[in-house]
Amino acid sequence: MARQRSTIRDVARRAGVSVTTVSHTFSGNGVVNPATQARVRAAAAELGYHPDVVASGLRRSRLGVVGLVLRPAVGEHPEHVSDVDYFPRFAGAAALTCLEHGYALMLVADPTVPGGPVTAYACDGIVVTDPVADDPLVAYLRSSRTPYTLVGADVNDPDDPWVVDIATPEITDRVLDHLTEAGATRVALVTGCDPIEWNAATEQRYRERMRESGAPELVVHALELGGGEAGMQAADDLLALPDRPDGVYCQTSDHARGLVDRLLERGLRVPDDIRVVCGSDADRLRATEPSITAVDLQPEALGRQAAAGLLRQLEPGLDLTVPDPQHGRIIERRSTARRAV
Amino acid sequence: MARQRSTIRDVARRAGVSVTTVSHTFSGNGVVNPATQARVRAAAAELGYHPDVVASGLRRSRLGVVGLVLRPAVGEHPEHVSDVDYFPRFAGAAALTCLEHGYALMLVADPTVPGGPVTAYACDGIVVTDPVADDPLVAYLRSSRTPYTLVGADVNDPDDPWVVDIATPEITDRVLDHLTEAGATRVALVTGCDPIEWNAATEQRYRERMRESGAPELVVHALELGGGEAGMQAADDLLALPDRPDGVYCQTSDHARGLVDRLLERGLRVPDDIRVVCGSDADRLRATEPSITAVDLQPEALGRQAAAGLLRQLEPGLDLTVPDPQHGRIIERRSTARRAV
DNA sequence: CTGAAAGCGCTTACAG
DNA sequence: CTGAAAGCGCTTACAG
Repeated sequence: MARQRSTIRDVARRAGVSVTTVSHTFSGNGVVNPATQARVRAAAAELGYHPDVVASGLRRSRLGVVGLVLRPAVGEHPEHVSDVDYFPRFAGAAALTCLEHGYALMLVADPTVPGGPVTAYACDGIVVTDPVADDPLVAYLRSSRTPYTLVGADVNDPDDPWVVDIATPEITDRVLDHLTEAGATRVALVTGCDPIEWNAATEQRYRERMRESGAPELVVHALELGGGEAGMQAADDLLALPDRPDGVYCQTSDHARGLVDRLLERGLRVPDDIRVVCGSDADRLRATEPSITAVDLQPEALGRQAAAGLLRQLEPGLDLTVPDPQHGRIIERRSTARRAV
Repeated sequence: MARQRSTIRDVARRAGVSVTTVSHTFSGNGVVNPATQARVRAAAAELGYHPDVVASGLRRSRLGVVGLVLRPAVGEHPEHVSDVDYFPRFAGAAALTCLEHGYALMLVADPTVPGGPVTAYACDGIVVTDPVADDPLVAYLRSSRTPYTLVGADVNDPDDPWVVDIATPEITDRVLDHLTEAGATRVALVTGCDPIEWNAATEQRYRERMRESGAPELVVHALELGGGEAGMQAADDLLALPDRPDGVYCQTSDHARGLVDRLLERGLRVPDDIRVVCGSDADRLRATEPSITAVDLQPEALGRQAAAGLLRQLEPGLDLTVPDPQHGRIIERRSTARRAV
C-alpha cells in the first residue's frame, strides 16, 4: 500500500543531502550532524515520508515480524478452527507480547504445504504450535537457521532447546485424579490422530496410569477434523466395549461435545452413569446441558511464553519477563459433579 | 530469515533458462512451455528454492498481508491489554479469516505514533479497532487510498462506508433494561475517556434514556489506563452523589472489577444494594465474588466481519460469508441476580 | 560528517 | 514461448 508515496530520494532532494544521509537519519546508523538531521526530518515531514519497511526488510534481511504457524490441522483447514477456543487466544496473547517489544506478529499459513503461500519465510522468526512428529517445518527452520519456538515438542525430538513445555503428563494425572474423585472407576481416553505431543504424551501417560492401577486401557482415536461427528462415533465405540467405562477423558472440545450428546441420546446419564472431562476448554462446553468439565490450557500464558522465547533469540538484550503458566487448571462443571448426596 | 537461500538466478542457471521464465513459472504470469516449467520446478526443488515474498512485495507493492491496529490505548500501551479479553479474541478470529483466503494477518503498532514502528504501512490493507475521533490513521489510510475497515465508527464521521457496526445504542438499551428488571431504579453510567464510538454512543444513548424516563443522568468518566484504581475512584464518586444509584452500567472490565471491589469495601452489597453490569466480558468478571454480569461483545464475530470487509476490497471476486454477530448478548451473573424470593 | 554507487531478489514491459 | 535489462526503495561499505 501507499507505495505511490515519496521515497528517500525525494527527501534527499528536498533537504539538499544524499540518500545516505537520509537513511542514516532515520535508521540511527552512521553519524549525521544534528543540524542536517533537522533539515532531513523537516523535509520528510513536509513530504509525509516514512521509510518503507519492505524495501528495508529486503535489504537488511530483517522485517521486524514474528510469524505464527498454527498446526497441524489449522494450517491446512483453517475453517475448522472454532472461534472461541485455544488458537485465537494463544495468537492474540503472543501478538501483544510482540507488539510490546516493537515487533509485529503475523499469523501465517504453514509454508511447507506445497502450493500454499510462503509468507512465513519472510518472518524473522517463527512460533509453531503444535509441531507434528518429524515436522518438515521444524526441519526447515533448523537448516535455514531461522529462530523458532515450539509449543509442545516434536515427539521424535523431545530435547529441542526451544520448546515451550505444555506439561502433558501432569495435566493427564490431574484429569485422571479428578475423574476418580468424581466417582469414575473405569476411565477411557478419547484422543486425536494428529501426531503431536499433546496427543501422544496424553495417551502414554494414560496407559501408564491404567497399568499401574491394573485398570483396562480403553483408548479411542478420533480424527480432529471429524468434529462432533467423530465424537459421536467415539461414544458408540465406547458403549460397544464389553466393560463400559464410567469416566471419559476426551481431549478436544469438538469431540467432547459430540460424545456427550451421543451418550445422552443413547440413554446414559452424564455425570451419573459416565463422567466426562474435556482436555481443552471452549465456549461450547459451557453453554449447553450438561456443561462439561474442562482443562484450562492457559493459551494466553503459553502464547506469551512462546513469543518471549523467540524475541529473546531475536534480540538477546531484551528484558522479557512473562508469567509462568499454571498448567492445566481444571474447571469443574456438571459433567463431573458428584451425585447429590 | 533464510536470505542465505538460493534465488531466482540460481534456479534459472540450474534449469538453463532466464530469470523471467522462472518468475513466470512461479507467479503464473506470462506463458511458459509446460516442459520448461517442469525443468524449472525440478531445479527449484533441488535447490530448495521458494520465492522471496519481501522482494516480490517490494516490486509489486503487494505483500499478501492484512494489518490490524488495536486502538486507542493498545497501540501506545500494549502492556495494559489484559489477556483473556476482547482484543486477543478479536485478533485471533480476524487472523483465521485472513488465513482462510491466503492472506496473513499482522498485528501492528499504530504507525501514526511518532517514532514508533511503521510496519503497518507495509500492509495491503488495515483493520482498525476502534478508531478515535478524527483519527489520524484513518485520515492517512484515506489519503493514501489504502483499503481499510473500522470497527466502530469515527464519531465525527459516522457515515464512513467501511465501518463494521457495533450496535452500541441497542446494547445500551439492553443493559439498561436488564438493570431495571434486576430491580435498579437509579442507574449510573461509568464510561471511559477514549474518544471512541463505544464510549460516546453509550453515553449518548444512556442520557437519552434517562431523560425519557425523567431519571437523573449520573455519569462518571474513568481513564481506560487507570484500570482497577480508576474503577475504585468511580465507586467513590458514585457513593458521593446525593442520590446514590442502585444500579451501575460500567463499560470496561477493569473498571467494573475495581468498582465492585470498592463498593463491597465500603459496606454495600452487590447486587442487593447496587446492581452492576459490565459492558465487555472478561475472565476476571467470572472468577471472583460476586461474579459480574457482562455483555458478550462477540469479538470473534466482529473480527471475522472486519477481516471479511477488508478482503472483499482487496479481492473483489472473493466469496466471503461470515456470520452476523448477535450483538451484545448479556451474560447474567451474580451482580444482577434478583433477591432470592 | 557526507555522498556516489552497488545490490538485496524479484517483476515486467519490451524485443525477439 | 524466452531473455536482457531496468527498477521497486532501501542499506552499506567505501572514498572523500
